[in-house]
Amino acid sequence: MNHTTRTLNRSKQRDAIFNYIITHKTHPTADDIYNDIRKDFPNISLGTVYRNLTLLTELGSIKKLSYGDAAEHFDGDITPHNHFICNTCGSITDLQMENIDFVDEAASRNFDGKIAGHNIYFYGTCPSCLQNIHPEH
Amino acid sequence: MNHTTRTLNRSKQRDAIFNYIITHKTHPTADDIYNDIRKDFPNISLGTVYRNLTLLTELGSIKKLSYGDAAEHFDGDITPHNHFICNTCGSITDLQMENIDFVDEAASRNFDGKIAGHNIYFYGTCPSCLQNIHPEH
DNA sequence: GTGGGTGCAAACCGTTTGCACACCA
DNA sequence: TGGTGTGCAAACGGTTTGCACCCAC
Repeated sequence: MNHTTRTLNRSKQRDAIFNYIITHKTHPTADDIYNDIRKDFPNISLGTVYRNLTLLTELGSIKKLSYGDAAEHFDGDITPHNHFICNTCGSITDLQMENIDFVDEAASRNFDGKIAGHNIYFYGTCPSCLQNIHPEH
Repeated sequence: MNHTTRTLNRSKQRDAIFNYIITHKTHPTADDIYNDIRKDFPNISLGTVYRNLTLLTELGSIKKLSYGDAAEHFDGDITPHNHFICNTCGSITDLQMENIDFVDEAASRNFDGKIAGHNIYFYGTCPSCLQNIHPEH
């Protein structure tokens, strides 16, 4: 892979990986994807999963989430949204919020550089863990 | 370290690590700290650095930053603030913004769980990299 | 003397990569 | 047939951990 144009062939493995990510809302890790997809592709290798995740991320087809967990998570929803991470169970929830461009504006008032975007990771206790702590509803 | 109370002794190494972090605004990694602090403690080990960084983080004396870089970064400023990461040079800048509690409020309007806080990572091009791209000022 | 802290080295774990082979245009 | 993709395994880099020793209380 160099600077010149480069043809991109399709592959069943890449299609399956991409399809897995966009049809699961679980923000899976490479290992999650590998273990699930192995049911359909028994010989697929973890290296192939990683190579395709990197490629799909570079193409902008998926997004990578890094928030402190040891492993990277991947998101098939590339529309602007934010994420909530439960401190108790570790689940990741999409947060569809109203437009919050004012966050970038607020930041730019104190910063001379060029702000291209942001990632917000909210954390706390998710609804089902709250329920377990206080079962009386 | 179990659930019962546990006495915490002081150590020169831990003091030095903590002092390094609060006197440097560079958001250093464990390795950064290790390499610098070795000038004063030639025999200190990386394991000790990691153990104390984990301990100080658990005590709430410092904060850990995870945003996608391979390594964790540490911040001696535990007051609420956000961070800007330059896509070009990788530098990390503190963003002291006006009160942005409205971000949590906006999130909570779409979420039934308990939001305890957030981390915002802004990204883009920092002032000095902008200057290098467009040297005419 | 007891238990917390350290240095050292090995292990660990997520990720990347070199290589030979397979496959598609 | 040339170049792209894959499977496999080794390597890599950041982090954790087991262990013997040391030191503060």
